[in-house]
Amino acid sequence: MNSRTPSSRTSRSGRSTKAKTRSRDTLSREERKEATRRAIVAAALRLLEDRSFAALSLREVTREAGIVPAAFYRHFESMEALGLVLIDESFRALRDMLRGARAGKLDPNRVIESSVDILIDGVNERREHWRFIGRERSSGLTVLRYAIRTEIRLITSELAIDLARFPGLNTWSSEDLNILATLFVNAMISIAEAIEDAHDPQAQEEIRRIAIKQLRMIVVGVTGWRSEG
Amino acid sequence: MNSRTPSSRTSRSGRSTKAKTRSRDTLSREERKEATRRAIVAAALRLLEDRSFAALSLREVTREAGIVPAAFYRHFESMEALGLVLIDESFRALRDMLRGARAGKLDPNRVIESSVDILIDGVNERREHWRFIGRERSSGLTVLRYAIRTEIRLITSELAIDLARFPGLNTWSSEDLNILATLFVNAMISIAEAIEDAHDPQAQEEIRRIAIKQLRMIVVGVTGWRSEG
DNA sequence: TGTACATCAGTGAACGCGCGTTCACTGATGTAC
DNA sequence: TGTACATCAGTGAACGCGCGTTCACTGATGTAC
Repeated sequence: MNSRTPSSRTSRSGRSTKAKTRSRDTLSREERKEATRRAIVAAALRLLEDRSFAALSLREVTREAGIVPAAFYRHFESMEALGLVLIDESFRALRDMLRGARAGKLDPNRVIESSVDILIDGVNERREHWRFIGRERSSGLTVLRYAIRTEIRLITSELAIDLARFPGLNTWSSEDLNILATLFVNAMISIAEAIEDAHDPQAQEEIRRIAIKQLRMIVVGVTGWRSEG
Repeated sequence: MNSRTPSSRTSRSGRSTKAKTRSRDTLSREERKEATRRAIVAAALRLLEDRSFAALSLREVTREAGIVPAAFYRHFESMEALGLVLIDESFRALRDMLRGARAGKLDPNRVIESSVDILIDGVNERREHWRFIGRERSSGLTVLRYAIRTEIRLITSELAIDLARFPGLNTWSSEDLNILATLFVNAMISIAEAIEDAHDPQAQEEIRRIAIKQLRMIVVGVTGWRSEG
């Protein structure tokens, strides 16, 4: 069932030498521990595909990770601690994506299209992380909820700073920039949620089209906006 | 602990007559059953203030409602059935609020301000329902999630119809109207979420102010928008 | 290089607990005559 | 009005189950000499 089972107690090296110097396929104790830790995190993320974190039991996670329940405590103090690690890891992925987008120097004429494409690719690449964040953002354990909101607020204010550099926006107050950034981030979140549910390319294309219109409406505004019927 | 405990087996009527005709403080069997049902729903809603539905156990609900676990099955087939009833009831409250807003014939110059006020009052009046919807919208049981999304989609398309009556929007395609309506509904949801967390009047006033700006930005759009710094 | 001891990731058994569901029951309410 | 029987909301005990957490343990890895 699970091919990712971490090292058991049986030694991997069947070499004839007594292996004083570590042979190439044998890991140090530290490396093995880290591998198990990653196995736990990956197992949890896999199970979170169809459960919320609150509905996840310690025993399920260890079962999926291929270790005994008690071994969990060698790596995390509690499930809550694991949850915080998951949030941290998920937002690292998200920040990487945004940093890449910033570095990319988008074509100014196609900022919206390019941003939506980057978002869609990013979500597809890290479905598990996005699903987890989307779910725990409003429900679940209070600690996780607050951690996620803090991260989102951070991303929002970073976006506000970026927006300030756009011509026409450089005179705006920081509060107004933050409100505009919030609108974008909210749109981003709802787009990401929509993508998670859409598996076939056609549905994704539809979401892309609507997302672009949505953002364009925010940018261009009702005044300048003309529906193309 | 719980003053809302429904009828126990002890009769309420201590009257001297043998009570052939029902005395005024005695309820029919049917009425008693309905009262217990409402007690279960109310108990669940109370517990959902700090838990997600998935984290709610049947035994907790019956304990809070003041009945024995087995009695639950006289009213609901399963917890999932209870969840669907909660969604139905919550959205009834929401639709009532929106219907009231429509009937109110808002001052055209203050549509946004009035709408935000109605929303804030509505959320404050039915905190429990809003919290429940907000939480279960993205997390929790698949059945509940889909039920909520369907209801939200319904509300969105109703709003799109309303928007079509506004001058300047009557030429828009229905897809475009729906996208604009989605923007408003998303804003509404995030405003409602913010209000739930804000208890003191000052924080609420701050949310009100920002919400109005947010909606105004969508309406007026970036082109016509001038930050008042 | 070889030996003796320390470390510690992972084991497996055990515990008490709250859970969902079943069941035969009780006794007040309802109904037929 | 009075009586005899039917209905059924709520009871209380019982069940098997998966849970989180503890504990002494094992044996491979690491280290000191």
